[in-house]
Amino acid sequence: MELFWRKGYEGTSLSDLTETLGITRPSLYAAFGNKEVLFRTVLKRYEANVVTYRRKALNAHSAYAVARELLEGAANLFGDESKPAGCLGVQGALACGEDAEPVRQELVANRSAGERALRQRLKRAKTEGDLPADSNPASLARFLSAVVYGMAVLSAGGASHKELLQVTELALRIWSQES
Amino acid sequence: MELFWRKGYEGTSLSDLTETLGITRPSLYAAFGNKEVLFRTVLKRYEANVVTYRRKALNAHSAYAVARELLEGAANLFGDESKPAGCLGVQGALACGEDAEPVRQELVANRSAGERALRQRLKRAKTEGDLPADSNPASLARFLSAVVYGMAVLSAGGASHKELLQVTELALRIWSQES
DNA sequence: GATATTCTATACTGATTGGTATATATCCTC
DNA sequence: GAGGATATATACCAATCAGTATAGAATATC
Repeated sequence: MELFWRKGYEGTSLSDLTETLGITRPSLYAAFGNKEVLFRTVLKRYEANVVTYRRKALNAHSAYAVARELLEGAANLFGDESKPAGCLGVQGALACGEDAEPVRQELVANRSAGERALRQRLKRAKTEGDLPADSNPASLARFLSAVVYGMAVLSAGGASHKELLQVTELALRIWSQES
Repeated sequence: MELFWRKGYEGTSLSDLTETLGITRPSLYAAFGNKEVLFRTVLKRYEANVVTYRRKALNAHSAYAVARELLEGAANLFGDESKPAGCLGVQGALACGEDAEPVRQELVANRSAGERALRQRLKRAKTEGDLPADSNPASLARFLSAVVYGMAVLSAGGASHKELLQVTELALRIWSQES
């Protein structure tokens, strides 16, 4: 996971994988199928075990709390120096050659699913009166997703945890007035 | 440029380049040196001829106008369907193998330079009273950069021009109160 | 119009890509 | 302890990677 996370799908070679796993090539293929299904397996694991802040955020009690948990959770993850910088779901395959196109599509679908879940949570918040009647949950979900992606890029460029938290703080100012 | 833009540095092969340029391999090397210096040349051209909105934004007369020009300019560029989706400066090499590491570093430095220029413009705005005395230009510049990068990722995932403009609109709400 | 020079085209380099065939060793079951 | 299944290790595969040597063609200079 750390290899794909740091170097992306295309940038990670089978030799990289077998060397750091201490596993021979045929063993890797017997265990995981091929490079692409290994990546998909890794992505599931990443979603389940690493991106834990999203589920936590979606379960928060207010729209503001959802946004805060999401952004701060992202800042905490991306700013964690014990882990690779950035986000596997973004830099795993943002742009790539034809061979990796299915993987790119998978990541696009993965991000879209995250945006959809957030949108639905904010829609609920609107019906519950937790967001103003003139608010746009879809737009808001997209904005929050964009800030998360933006922090991922900042992180990949070397931004610190503190710097990411400042971005979070500014993004949350949207709530200081009606939204 | 469109090849590197769409497929990234690693995802673009020399065969891709020579085929679409209608040029043979030795001609390409005679003209540009090698793949890496070609990419750097392309990046310069991209900055000069494509990312025109940044210079326009930095020359705007107020801090709010700077932010608006920057975000709307990015939305317009990323949403332009006659061009590849996303941003070369982001998806050119966000994560990659060792071979492409110098190119990744170049893009990191390139983004940092953009953030720095924006920060300095906002600092000036603060001294001119165009931003509140308790505002943080560095933080604000990083936030705006993050939103631009986030829109680039959204665009790479297929977001429309309209959707990107909605992100812009929300990000600008920070100005609706003191910032 | 001959000579020098630049440009291009074909073919090739060694290295690396993802992926496997085959053979050997280990382990589990009976 | 014999037999069968599973796992590993070595060696290999064709294809592609970035980059180049060499030879031929076009062009410019004198």
